[in-house]
Amino acid sequence: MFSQTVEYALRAMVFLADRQDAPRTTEQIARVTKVPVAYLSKVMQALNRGELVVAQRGVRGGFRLARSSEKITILDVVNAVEPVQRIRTCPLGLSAHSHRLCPLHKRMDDALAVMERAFRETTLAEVLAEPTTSIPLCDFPPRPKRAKSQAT
Amino acid sequence: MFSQTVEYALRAMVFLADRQDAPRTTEQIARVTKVPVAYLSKVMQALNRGELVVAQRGVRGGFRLARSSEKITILDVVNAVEPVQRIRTCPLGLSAHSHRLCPLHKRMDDALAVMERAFRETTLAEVLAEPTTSIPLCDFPPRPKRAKSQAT
DNA sequence: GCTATACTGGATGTCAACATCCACTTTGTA
DNA sequence: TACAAAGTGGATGTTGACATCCAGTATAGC
Repeated sequence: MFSQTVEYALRAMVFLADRQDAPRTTEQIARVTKVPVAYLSKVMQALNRGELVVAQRGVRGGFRLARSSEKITILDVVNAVEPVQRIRTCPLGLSAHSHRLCPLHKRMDDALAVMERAFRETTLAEVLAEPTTSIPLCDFPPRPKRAKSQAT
Repeated sequence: MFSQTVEYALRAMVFLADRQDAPRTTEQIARVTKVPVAYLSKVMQALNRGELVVAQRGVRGGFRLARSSEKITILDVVNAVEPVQRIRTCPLGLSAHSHRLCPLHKRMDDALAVMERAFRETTLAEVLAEPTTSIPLCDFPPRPKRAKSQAT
């Protein structure tokens, strides 16, 4: 249902959100998120074009979030790499239905709308702050972990 | 978000649900639903294997619904051609998370769950009976239209 | 200014989804 | 029984998503 690319982009963004203290290189991100590094490089370019991350070349460079993790939603990430295609016109190309979907496609679009909404309402910060589940992404190496790492 | 194959399968099933009086040939279905006939043939095979339709060879043959349209859900159709892949284990393959998804994947799976639920709760009959919208699929040729075609 | 580091963009390869074609089998009807 | 209609299964072609590689460019640090 979700493409690999979306999955990769989300992993990378969650990782960056969790480690905002310094830029992370593509290689670092790839290692932790287990994404093929060469491909991740393309994904990061897309995220950069989508203005979700900022790229810094040269020594000590890498990627950082372009804005606070509270202001980046799952939907932002998804849309940056592979925009959610809502069904706006009947896929059969019926001119008569350009503004009014048939019942079938209305249902399908409703489902997409629900998903889109759920994604729009969840920020990276929220994902990281998840109260009940303790693990941030999945296999992050133990965080620097300052003594008072509340909710980690 | 939805594959072409799912789209095709749904169109075909809605058409069959709307025309249950006699078997419909692959060619008939293809013409109305605007699906490539050769490919539709494969899709119909999948629906047949999924026991959603019954195939009848020979003269006057074709496909019919395997059971009443009230008993076939959108989800049944989707699952017949391309099962919804819920996220049950962490895609990163972390053994520690086999039963407990990390927050990110939990959210993604939640979204899938919502969609799955919506699909499970909608039958083909309901799609066809849609009260407010008058058009069955999109480009069905004018139905035989018996005067009192009560919800079929 | 040099150099090592790290992102960028383009060319290329691989594979699964989408799509087509055709020989074969089944079956209703004359 | 013969034939035409219609689904079946397998081989094959096409295309886009996924993935890799590398030459080029920008930049921090010396």
